[in-house]
Amino acid sequence: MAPKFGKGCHLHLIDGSAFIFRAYHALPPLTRKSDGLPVGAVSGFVNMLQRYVEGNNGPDAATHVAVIFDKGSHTFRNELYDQYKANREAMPEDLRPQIPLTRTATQAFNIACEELEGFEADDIIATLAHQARDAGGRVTILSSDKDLMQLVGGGVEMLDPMKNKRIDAEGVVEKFGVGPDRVVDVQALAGDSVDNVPGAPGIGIKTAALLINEYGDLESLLDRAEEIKQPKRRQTLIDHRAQIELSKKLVQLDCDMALPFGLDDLEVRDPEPEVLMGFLAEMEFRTVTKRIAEKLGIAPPVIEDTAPTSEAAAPEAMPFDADKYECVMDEAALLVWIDRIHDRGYVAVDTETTGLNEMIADLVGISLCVEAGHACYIPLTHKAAATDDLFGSDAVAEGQMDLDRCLALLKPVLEDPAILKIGQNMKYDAKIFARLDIAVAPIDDTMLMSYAMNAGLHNHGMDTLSERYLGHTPIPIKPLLGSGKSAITFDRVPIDKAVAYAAEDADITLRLWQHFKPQLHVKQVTTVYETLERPLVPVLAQMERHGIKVDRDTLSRMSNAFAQKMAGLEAEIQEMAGRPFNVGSPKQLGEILFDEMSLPGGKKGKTGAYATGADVLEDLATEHELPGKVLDWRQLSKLKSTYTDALQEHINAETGRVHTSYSIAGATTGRLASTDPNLQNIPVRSEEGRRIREAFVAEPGKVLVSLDYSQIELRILAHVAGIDALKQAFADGLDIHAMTASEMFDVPLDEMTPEIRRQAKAINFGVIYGISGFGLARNLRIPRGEAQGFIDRYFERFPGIRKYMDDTVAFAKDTGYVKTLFGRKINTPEINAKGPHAGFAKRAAINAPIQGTAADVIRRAMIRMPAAIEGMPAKMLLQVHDELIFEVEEDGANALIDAARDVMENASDPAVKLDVKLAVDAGQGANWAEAH
DNA sequence: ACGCTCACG
DNA sequence: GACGTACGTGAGCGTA
Repeated sequence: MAPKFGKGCHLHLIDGSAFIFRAYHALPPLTRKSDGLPVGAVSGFVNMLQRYVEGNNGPDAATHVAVIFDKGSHTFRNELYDQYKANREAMPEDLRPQIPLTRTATQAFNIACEELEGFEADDIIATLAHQARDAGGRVTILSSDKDLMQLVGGGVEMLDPMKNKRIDAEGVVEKFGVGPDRVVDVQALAGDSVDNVPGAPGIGIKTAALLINEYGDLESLLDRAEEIKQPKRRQTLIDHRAQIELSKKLVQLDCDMALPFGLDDLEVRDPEPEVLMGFLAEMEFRTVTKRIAEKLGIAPPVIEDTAPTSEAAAPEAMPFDADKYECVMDEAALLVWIDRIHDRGYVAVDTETTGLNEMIADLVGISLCVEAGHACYIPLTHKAAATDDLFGSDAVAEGQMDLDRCLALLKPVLEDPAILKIGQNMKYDAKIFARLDIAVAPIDDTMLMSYAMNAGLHNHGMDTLSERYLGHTPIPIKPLLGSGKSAITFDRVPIDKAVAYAAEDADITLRLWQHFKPQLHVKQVTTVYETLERPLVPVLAQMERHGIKVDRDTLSRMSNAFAQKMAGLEAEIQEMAGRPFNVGSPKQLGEILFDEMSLPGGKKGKTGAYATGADVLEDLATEHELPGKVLDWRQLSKLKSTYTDALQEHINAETGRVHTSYSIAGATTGRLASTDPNLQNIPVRSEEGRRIREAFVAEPGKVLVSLDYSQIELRILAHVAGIDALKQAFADGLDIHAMTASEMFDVPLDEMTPEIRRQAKAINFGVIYGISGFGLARNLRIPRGEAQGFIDRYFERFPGIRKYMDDTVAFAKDTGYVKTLFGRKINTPEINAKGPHAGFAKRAAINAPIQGTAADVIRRAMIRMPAAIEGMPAKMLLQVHDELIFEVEEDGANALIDAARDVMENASDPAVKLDVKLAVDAGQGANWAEAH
């Protein structure tokens, strides 16, 4: 039996959290080779412990030691002050899963590892320090945290492990200007921005120490505040007395906690070699394992090199085995899974629902996975199998957990800020859960990780990713659901089959995450993922759930009007053609025009059909009346079928609104894409089409507000290509197309004609698209030589543009990708191709950084918008590439415009300093036509 | 399933 | 010198 802690004993208290953060920030993001688990911080932590153990000898050696950790984010200090530590940044996602491993590491070293739910490490340290001091022993606190300095004195010292500097009472005076016993008084006055302790405004440590030294202690100072000579200081102390007293309570450590262990439990013990080696081998720390083995005089364990052999198409070590998936049918089984999730700190989640539209689909079951190969499916609302007929029954299948009970148990997990939820296209699952009053956070999304790394290489659906990166073809859904008329919904899928399919999705997602997470750093897109992809998910989910009100009657009336006009045109067209035919059939139309009517210019495409596009028909319109009528008919047909008819189908029965869905990883450049319905291509260019926007309305008492970036792509071009004349024109607020025309054609601005300006505008856009003589000629309907002349002249006037284009293409050829100003990578795999593809790839490479940078800018604005309009009676509804649409109470419209414009115009700050300022135009009205 | 056509930025 | 070309999307329709 060891002697009781007392005189001659020396207790070391290690501030575990400080160790972890120091380790995390000091080391590059290391991952375990076999499965990609992030372990950088664990590695650093182990090294620090090892160094500590090695150095623990001589006169200052410990007889007792413990590593103390924080546990739980809510402590008695939050009860005193809800803003305590409120401005602290969230823990980095790749650190989260490492926290439990640091506990294991401490235990592996056979060092006491202590934490108490709801208590900060500092309070445990304070209590132990006092106990040891009172027992007559020495104490050394290994930390540089100034909050612990109040404990120094009477045998208690601190040791900054990095600087290896001891801090005694004298050191504290150096730092705070007062002795350890008055440190809390100074802190109470000075406050602390890191922990969000308010203190007294305008008083820092220097002034606080001065005051405390003059008046003795905080209480005397506050009682005699009237005596202070400086008027401002006096008033501050009088006005903020309560706040100062509160601050003191926040910084004062609890030295008298009831602890479920004693000093004698903390005696220094040698590590058990097997346990320590086992842990180090499990972590696959080769170097430190070898070094410690040498110290212990034993043979190091063999650590298999299980690294994937090649980066792409590396099958994970563990094969996929559907038989290992568990079907969770009762509460006990679910609780086991919830425990596993808490132990891990992360979980892959997937939902199964009755459909693809997450505004309508109902939850059918949930899959979870915490470790490759080990996944479960929780069936919740599956229907019983058919007994008597083909259509199944409406009775629920037996053996399923109660839906509400399951959600009640999972909600705290899905909302736990300490547990990372991993998904493939999490926006979908988050929206399903949001409808069930569960706010899923924080999240990681494998689809978006792939997008950040692989945009331009392939799509980012689960099937593609699983095949490419796991070498595994997922179970197809088709055989389960069938297709066409006989298709069933997932709740009709037999539970055993559902388990194999659904659990596998979670398993795949987790493995993809393990594969991608360390790759983000390697590919240098962590910032893109963290600032432009991941934070957009909740913003879009919110917008989509809100939807925009669409007036059915307006659309219906328009549909009828279009139908009537179309019928009239159709009759005229067929009359002219001399026989009835399907006006909507390009094939039949081509035959009428070029074979039967023998009009000139009939050109057949690769499929052997005549081209009848708008440009062809426009040319023919000079020859005959019929093509013009077809153009009119086509316009109406488009408006009716794609808009006035189809939009009505998309009005949600429950909300009366239309809820689009934005794909974040669809367009290669970083742009969003809108589907089901596409609300990014609602007509505006033609007068007739624009009226469709009148059907997009605000609720009574509210207005729609539209804010759009003015010429954002040309501004970005001016910046990236460094064109001073363009920058100056934007700075002067000039008409940029007129200015280009003036520069190119030597026409003074006050003599500018619309025609010349139109040509310059076409050239400006052409430049953004990777201009070619042929393309410009076709667009402007001028001879190719003339168009080429324009382009030559343009490059003469703006040589920087040519250089930008050449440099961009050269960079793409060299690296295989191009980058936006914010670091987004767009892969250009075709750039070195020969043949006709080459031109396409070149122009795409020239365009991508410009279009992509604009896309990044508005993404940044959108991500910041919720906080900027917080408290306003306003909602962000839609994004149309360079435009954001809001719905806001009439009285709040102007304030909203001010706030939103500010966010949009400054969206590039502080990451990128643009040479050209961004300008935003705004409008408001009862409907979208008025607001735009 | 695919190409044509056309709506948007 | 010819090749075929403006960049990025999604939806509806006809045709295979």
